[in-house]
Amino acid sequence: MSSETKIPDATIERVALYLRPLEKLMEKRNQVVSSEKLAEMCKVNPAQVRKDLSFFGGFGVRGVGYEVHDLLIEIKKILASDREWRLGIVGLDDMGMALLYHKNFLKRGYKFVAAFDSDPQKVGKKLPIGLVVQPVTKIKQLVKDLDIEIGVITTSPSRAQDIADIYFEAGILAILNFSPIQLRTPECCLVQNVDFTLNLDHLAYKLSQ
Amino acid sequence: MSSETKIPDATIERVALYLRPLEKLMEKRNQVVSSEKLAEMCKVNPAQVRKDLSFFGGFGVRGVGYEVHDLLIEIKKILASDREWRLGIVGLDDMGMALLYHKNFLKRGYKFVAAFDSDPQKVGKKLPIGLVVQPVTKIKQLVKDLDIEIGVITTSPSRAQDIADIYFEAGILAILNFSPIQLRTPECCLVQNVDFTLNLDHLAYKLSQ
DNA sequence: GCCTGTGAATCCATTCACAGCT
DNA sequence: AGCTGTGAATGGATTCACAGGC
Repeated sequence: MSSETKIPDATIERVALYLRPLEKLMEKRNQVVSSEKLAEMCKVNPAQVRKDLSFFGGFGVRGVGYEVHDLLIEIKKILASDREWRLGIVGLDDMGMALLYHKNFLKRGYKFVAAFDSDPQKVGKKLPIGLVVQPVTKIKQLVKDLDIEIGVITTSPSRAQDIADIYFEAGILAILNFSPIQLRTPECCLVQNVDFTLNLDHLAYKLSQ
Repeated sequence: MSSETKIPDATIERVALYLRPLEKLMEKRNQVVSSEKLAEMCKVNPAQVRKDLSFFGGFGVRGVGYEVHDLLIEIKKILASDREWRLGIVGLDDMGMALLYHKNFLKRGYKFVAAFDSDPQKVGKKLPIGLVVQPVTKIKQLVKDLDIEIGVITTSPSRAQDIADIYFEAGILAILNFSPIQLRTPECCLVQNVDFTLNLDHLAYKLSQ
């Protein structure tokens, strides 16, 4: 099978998950991996792995498995993570800073090219990663000048919606939102929410069972 | 309907989501909310809200809606988030620190009662929130002494599995894992993974479509 | 013999539509 | 009249099971 058969969201999510174990296998100089091995590494069902991968065309070999290197390249191509993505971030409290300094982002091709804060105390400060804190009033201009494609929001909840609006006006079509509110954005503007307390709620619920 | 009809995971996840808008409605002194209103605030389907809530027994009133206050209390009881949960954290780099200082946790009843790091430079340091950094060698003891119920992991990926093992040995049955690896734990030990780069991967994929 | 690729079967989740209560 | 609670219908996602190629 191949191309334009609408890919399920769940598949996309898992395929991204497969990347990390594949990289590990590369490091270990494993040439080939079976759906069973990969499934075990990701805690999913082997048939699931095969079905997921078959959405993008059969790059396995029957009786053998999948070429680790090729599969890695293919998946990166599929996810468009074979290139650099440019991020902006608004809200430079502890969480914002931690994200800026987090090496994993860069390792996976996500590069912060601008950092904004509304606090005049912070604006103008030099950050160790080579950025200068910008005022929020410059978002619109810098999104354009610096080709920012994804906007991260780490402000307080009360400011988050405003920032989302500004991002959208500036042309941003994808937002990673760390504030615990539901942003209202036009359909075309994608939002991914991150809220650790929801994860904790889930753990607490299960523990209490 | 009521009690021991196994509740779907998806429902638990959404019910936790309902909490935040409900609190907002409380602040705004709204006494009553309809499934439609709540659904709109959470970007879900109204029938979904009703079905979710009906799993726990009918606390709505036909023709009227749900009592905001009662619903809030009920949901908190269901999720066991009507009490304090005690957390430990291992790995005090930027991300670990940001979590420690994050006010949302405490606001929702999640309290860090111990912070560990393997770096001797960090051990012994006083943190503004009133904790002293402990060596990882003390995890086992302090989990018991301090009644820690949930273990957070913010170490480098290479250390994460070891910490998970230590947590489990110490009696921890729920782990919030920020390192981008799949932890191997016994069935009885729950793990929730948080990996922002997966969220970014998803956004990147959709943007590139 | 072994492991992929995939229809068929199953399982789960979401949505519809309306009966039932206030 | 209005909004909940819920069976029935639909739609997805997961898993099974095996045919097909190496």
